[in-house]
Amino acid sequence: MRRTGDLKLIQELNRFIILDTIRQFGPISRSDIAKKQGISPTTVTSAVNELIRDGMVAEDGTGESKGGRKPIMVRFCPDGKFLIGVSITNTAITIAEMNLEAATKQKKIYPVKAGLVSDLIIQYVLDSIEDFLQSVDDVSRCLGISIIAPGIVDAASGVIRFNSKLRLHDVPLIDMAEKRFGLKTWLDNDANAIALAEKNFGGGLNANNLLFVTVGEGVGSGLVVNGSIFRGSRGGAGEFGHTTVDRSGMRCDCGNVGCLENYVAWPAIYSGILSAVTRGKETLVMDLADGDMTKITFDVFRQALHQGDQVCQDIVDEIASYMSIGIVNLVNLFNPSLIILGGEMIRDNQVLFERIQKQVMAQAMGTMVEGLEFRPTVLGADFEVKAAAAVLLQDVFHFSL
Amino acid sequence: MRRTGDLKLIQELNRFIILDTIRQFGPISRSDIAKKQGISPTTVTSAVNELIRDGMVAEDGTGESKGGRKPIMVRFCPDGKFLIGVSITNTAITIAEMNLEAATKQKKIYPVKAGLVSDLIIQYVLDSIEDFLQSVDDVSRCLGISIIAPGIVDAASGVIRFNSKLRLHDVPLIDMAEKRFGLKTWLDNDANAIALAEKNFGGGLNANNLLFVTVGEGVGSGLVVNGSIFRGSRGGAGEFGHTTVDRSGMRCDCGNVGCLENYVAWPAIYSGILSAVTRGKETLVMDLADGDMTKITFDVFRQALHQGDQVCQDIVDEIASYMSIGIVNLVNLFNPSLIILGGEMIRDNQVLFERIQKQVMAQAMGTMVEGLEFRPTVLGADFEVKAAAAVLLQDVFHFSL
DNA sequence: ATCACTTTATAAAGTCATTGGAAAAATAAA
DNA sequence: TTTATTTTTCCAATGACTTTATAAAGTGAT
Repeated sequence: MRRTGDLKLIQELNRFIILDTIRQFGPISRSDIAKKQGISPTTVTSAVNELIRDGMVAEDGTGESKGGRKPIMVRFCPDGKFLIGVSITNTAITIAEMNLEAATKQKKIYPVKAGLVSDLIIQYVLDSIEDFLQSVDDVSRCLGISIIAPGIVDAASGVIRFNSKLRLHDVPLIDMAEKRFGLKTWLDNDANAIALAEKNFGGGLNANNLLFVTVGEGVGSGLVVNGSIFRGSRGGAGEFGHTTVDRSGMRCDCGNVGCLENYVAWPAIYSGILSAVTRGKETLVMDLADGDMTKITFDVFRQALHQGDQVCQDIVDEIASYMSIGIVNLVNLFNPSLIILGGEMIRDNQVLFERIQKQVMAQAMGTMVEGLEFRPTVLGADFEVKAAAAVLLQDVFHFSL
Repeated sequence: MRRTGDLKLIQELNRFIILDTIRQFGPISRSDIAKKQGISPTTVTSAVNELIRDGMVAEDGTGESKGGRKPIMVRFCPDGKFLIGVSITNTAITIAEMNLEAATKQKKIYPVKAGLVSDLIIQYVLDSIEDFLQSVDDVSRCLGISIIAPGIVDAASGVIRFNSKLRLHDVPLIDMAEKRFGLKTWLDNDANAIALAEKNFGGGLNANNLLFVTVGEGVGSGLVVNGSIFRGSRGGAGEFGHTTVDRSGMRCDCGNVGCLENYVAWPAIYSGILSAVTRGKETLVMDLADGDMTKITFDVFRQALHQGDQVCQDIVDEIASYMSIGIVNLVNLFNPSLIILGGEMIRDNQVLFERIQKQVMAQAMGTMVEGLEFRPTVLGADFEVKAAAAVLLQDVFHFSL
């Protein structure tokens, strides 16, 4: 049943607008808030008092007088409430306590042993959260738990629909967590959440249409559309790795032909190295792997690349070319105003970054590249839990009409 | 300045919810509306009375008693208000008066002479609207004017950013129309508007993520995302024709390589015919064009295709293959629940429709095709003005939180 | 046929978040 | 010191909603 209009609704809306104004423009006086948002001073006063009681806002001395009584400034208190961010990956469960600005207060990493899949991994996630909650005091100030996970995730119903590596299928994670901990819980896909975090805490503050692309062992993408995460009809949107870039290319596991992933992900890199070696090329990779083919890993490749190995650089050139085609398609379809590139392949690799940027700017349609910006990720080490926080904060506080 | 919460807001919201309930479930009693939406009976009574005064709702006899007083049924009156829909194309300005269900009351077509471009075409549009308004009585019941146009359109600011054929560049059409006619005016891109109309008046009632693809002389697409039109950051989203499907393909005017449009639009078809003829193939096209190459038009091609010409059918097969690749990309990126195919090429061409459908279902990712539907357009002859109406009605009445 | 009970619609009274006006507090300028 | 101005807060009024009460119009059992 859809939400109907009542007094509670307008109060919530105005409280949010006022809090958001303080967060963005604070320290600010009550009077200025009223003027800025067209809300009566009386309403602002009562709202601010309530926000102070809640601990989300505090008075902060007096400001400069403009010819009369000095204004009492109020400022945002990001530590007034907190939230628990949880990131599930194939190798670790990362859990953090964060404040309203997604600043980490404490963080624990629970390693995932190989082979821990299906029901067991879910149990492990829940047990880890329980353990983490022991070290949290004053649960009453906790807004809730926000979980992000790779794979196909139905955020609306709170179900992990599908994750092949962790062997998850239709796991009602929100229900399980809410029942066990009594805290409101959110769930979303990791790449989408990162895209939202880049928008809200990263460089994309004014970008309502933002594209996040990650290149590492695989490729992934997250999409922010009209200011919120775009999930598609069943949470499966953004399978950027499986867009066709070469009609006459190789067949992919997914049933399609010439998928991007086949040209830029680790298996493609690996076979590129092998083929170079077979052709008798010299490469640092073989030295680093002690001449043992089976010891060639993504990390070895990265090392060799960093040391200027020509074979690896050629492979990266090839990747740049394919990535650009894929991103051009995205630009022509979505017309984003900002593209953020991340992932192990791009980190510390200015050349790849610039090559992709240049090629996309040249090949995408003229009207699409006007004002189009490229940026590297800026979230830093805590990006996973920050992403989880972004999902929760967006839902709780972004209450605009 | 963002809208703040006041009493007017909750009233508007509730009026909308009640009107929408009557429209969807009517005839319905006041009491049932209250139960269905969780609004108090008193509020429903007063809202319904106001809607009756406005002419948008009417009482409609009594219903069956369920053990007490007989309910007075109320129903939606789509003719209570009307709107003006305007469609601008390269060949004609179509204007219609429509009711709240986008049913056409009267319609006029103002032909566009060749060479009428730039300022002149805009003047012609405005003059045509003025002429049309003469035949409309009771302007006070008019919700406004909704205009759709091809090209890059910035719906938010009401500006036609760019249209190459009509030579339009940054035309502030909404401002011009509102000043001249004193009626609130809307403006949007044609393909996007059609996509929305297909959702609201066509087969896509429950599809919140819907994709509309048209294949004719060119290709176009419109996108409905989370229930509303997706426009991108500057109104340029959905340039489906310029997505790369062949990395090693031919260079396109747009600066990119292997764009879909180069393989499926009229110039590609034309050169396909020529190449077949050069290779000495028999084709009806030459007969229909009296052996004159320059007389080969899209219509001639369509006729030959309809008469079963093999050369034309081969070309259509090729088109199906390319279109499918492009649509698979869209499906993997957007995860829509419904794809609607339209345009001259697909109309009356069940074979093409089915071939595309089959290929997309086979090649898109498994999780994306679960529950994915294909449908032909259902809007009929008035689809252009219906599309314009959809834009206005969505904005005026879709007021959900 | 009568009486008890339902259902529907509306009227009257009560609730509550907003607003506008006035008062209080605090300060600058004359 | 006096006056004007700005900021904050108190208070009554507004208005859209809800609850409660009432009237109208029915059903169904006795």
